[in-house]
Amino acid sequence: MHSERRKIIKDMLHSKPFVSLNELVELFPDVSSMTIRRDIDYFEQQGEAIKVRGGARSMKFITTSMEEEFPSRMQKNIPAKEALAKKAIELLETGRSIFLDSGTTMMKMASLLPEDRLTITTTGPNIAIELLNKKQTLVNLVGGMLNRDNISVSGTQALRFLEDINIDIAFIVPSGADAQTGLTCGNYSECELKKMIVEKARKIIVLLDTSKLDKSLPYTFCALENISAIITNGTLPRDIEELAVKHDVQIIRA
Amino acid sequence: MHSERRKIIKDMLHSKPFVSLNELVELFPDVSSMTIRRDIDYFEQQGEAIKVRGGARSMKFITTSMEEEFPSRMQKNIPAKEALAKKAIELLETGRSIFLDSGTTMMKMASLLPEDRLTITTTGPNIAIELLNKKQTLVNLVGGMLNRDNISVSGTQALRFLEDINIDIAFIVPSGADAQTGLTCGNYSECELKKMIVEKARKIIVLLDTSKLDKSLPYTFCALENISAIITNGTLPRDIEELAVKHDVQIIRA
DNA sequence: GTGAATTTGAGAAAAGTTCACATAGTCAAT
DNA sequence: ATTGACTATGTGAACTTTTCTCAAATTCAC
Repeated sequence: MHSERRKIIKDMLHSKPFVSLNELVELFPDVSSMTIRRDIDYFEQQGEAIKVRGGARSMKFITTSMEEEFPSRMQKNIPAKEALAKKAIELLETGRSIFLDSGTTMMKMASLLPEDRLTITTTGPNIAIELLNKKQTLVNLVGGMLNRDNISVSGTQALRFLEDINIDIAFIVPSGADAQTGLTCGNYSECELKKMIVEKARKIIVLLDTSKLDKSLPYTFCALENISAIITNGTLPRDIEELAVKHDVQIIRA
Repeated sequence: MHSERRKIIKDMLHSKPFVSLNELVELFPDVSSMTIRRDIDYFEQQGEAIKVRGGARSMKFITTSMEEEFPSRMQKNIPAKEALAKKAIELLETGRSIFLDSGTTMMKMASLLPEDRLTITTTGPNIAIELLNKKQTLVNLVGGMLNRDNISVSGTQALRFLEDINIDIAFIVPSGADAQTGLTCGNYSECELKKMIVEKARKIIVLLDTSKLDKSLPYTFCALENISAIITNGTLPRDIEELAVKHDVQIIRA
């Protein structure tokens, strides 16, 4: 029967982005390469893989790596974002109610999230979908008008939606951070929404990759002194650092 | 220079799921196949394509077709669903407020939607994301608890969200349809949500592929007589058909 | 058991891919 | 105009993978 062999191949396809034909032939010495080929054909049919020269690429990895690459102009700093995301994950506690902002950094965080009992509220539909993989988390998607640029909902409906939700820890990614203007973003309704989150959450964790530093955009949603912690790669500008120390804002280096 | 050639190839990759090497070689008679290969390599680097035997598969299509295929057990009847979706699209009118249910049929419909000025409200985050490609449509995503099985939001928050929204035409896909029990689905909160949609929408269009016929699931959200039209492939069972005729429910064959 | 259907194997032919090196064109500075 | 660095492209042989077809083996239902 092929069922066991295919199950193993399927697991491999779920665990790595590429499975080579040779590797499979060695792994299953008692069937011919032709059979393995047919298995690969089968998985291609199933939409689990794509046949490429020398083996198969796992659909799972194709799609999740895509999520990063489509907004292709702005995919700078991916390793940095990943580092921030990892640090952020360390701050999670089982059973808590978490808010995840939208954006690529949060997308990364969502994909790296361990299986854990969490309630996660997010404004990013792509993030919500990513979170469906984590079987133990409860996913709460904020409703509202969807913004093309940042794949994020906002607007009055979104605000009303958030009114009834309690948040223990909110992870927020501003578009700019500056000692004078505080945390800023470029869009009015997004700003209102973030303001509300800041108000409601017990702890605010801000993820700041260096590209955001000393930038200031039209709308301020929060002063630096009101947050609980900053996660950053690189070093913060002197003035931000001083402000943080003065107001007991924890600084975490990724 | 290669820039023009690559631009053309890129457009092709955006317009169809597979571009063959031969096709490209014919299209560009003044460069060698090796050059085309290198172009393909380039697009693979860029994450726009995946090199496969004989050409390249377009990343765009891989990812959007994935959305259908992941709930892989239930991907039956895809051509049928596509036919239904096309018929449904014919019923749209510019400027209207539309509701799209979640599910694979609706996903298909979303991807086939023409560029048009519409306001679309949906319970499917994947559908909302797909709709981001249609630059002219306003996308409204219903918030709420996200259900893993059908990638759909529901729950009390979702109901409240829908309270303030006006809908001209709602496209709904039940899990079962039967003359006695009406339109049914398998999940309580999903049922409540669909009930609300049925109440609020001026016109209800139900998409019924044959796999749903004469099936009845635990929760009824609507009687057959309350809908405006049924789009179906194949033929409806006698009793459903009679009921439809009696209550002026239009029957559209895809 | 028997027959039908499915799964598998083997090997050669066909097709596609890679590689290394040669050639040609581009651009900027001299 | 010349040079040199650089990129883009072409060539053809060596190589690898894939496909194909048909026969053998296995499984399944009755």
